[in-house]
Amino acid sequence: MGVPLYQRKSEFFRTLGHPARIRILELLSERDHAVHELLAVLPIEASNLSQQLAVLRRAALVVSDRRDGQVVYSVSVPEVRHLLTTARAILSGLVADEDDDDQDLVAASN
Amino acid sequence: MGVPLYQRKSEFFRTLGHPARIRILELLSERDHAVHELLAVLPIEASNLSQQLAVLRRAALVVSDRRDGQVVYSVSVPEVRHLLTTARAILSGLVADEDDDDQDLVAASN
DNA sequence: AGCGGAGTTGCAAACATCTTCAAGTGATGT
DNA sequence: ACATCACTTGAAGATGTTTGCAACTCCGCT
Repeated sequence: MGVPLYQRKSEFFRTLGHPARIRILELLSERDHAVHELLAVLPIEASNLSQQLAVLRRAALVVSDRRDGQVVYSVSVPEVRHLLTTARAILSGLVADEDDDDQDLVAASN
Repeated sequence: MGVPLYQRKSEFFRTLGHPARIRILELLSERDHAVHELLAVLPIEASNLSQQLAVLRRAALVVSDRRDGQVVYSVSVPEVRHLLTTARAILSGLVADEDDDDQDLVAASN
């Protein structure tokens, strides 16, 4: 047994703890995106975006795939979507639990 | 509309992004605990514990209640438990989704 | 009034994360 | 070969978080 689970959990939540990374995950859980597509939507610099994508990659939440001269990212852990909707439910105060999960996540998130 | 939702989400996840806070939430989701009980279990200083509890209080994830000469904390957002079990599922790789939720969280978490 | 247990707060040093700039890689078009 | 688009990497300053110490409050007890 290496790193205790509660510590791995805290690291995991920390990787979700950044506005750009949240938006990236929201966009990617809608559909795969090339980096320049994300860049067109997010108000950050290219190098910053790359850094944030690297954080998500290291945490194995997304994978990148070079196809056709561009780098396409996709979520590799679909359950993240669930985490994001639960977070929204909690923040919306009323916490009506359980899965109205299939609605348009991005539209509902801004 | 004040702070955008994706930013509130990231702040929310950041408050979960600390090993002591994770353990506190796990312990409290088992049952209410007085501060000195938490202190007996966690390997941190009293002042540090107080700071972490303050972080959780500010995020409204826990509430404190002075009863009988001691301060007792309890979780105010039961759905946090769900988040913690989902995180464990994701980290355990196999991501067998959906709720084996009612088992002993603390025993399963160390 | 004075003491000890239970918690909290303020603060500064140590530590981590974020952002930007500059430089670099790789593939594609001319 | 050169330019350009699409991205990534490294490094450094700015900013934020964590930790421990000391000082403090708020009881209840004697």
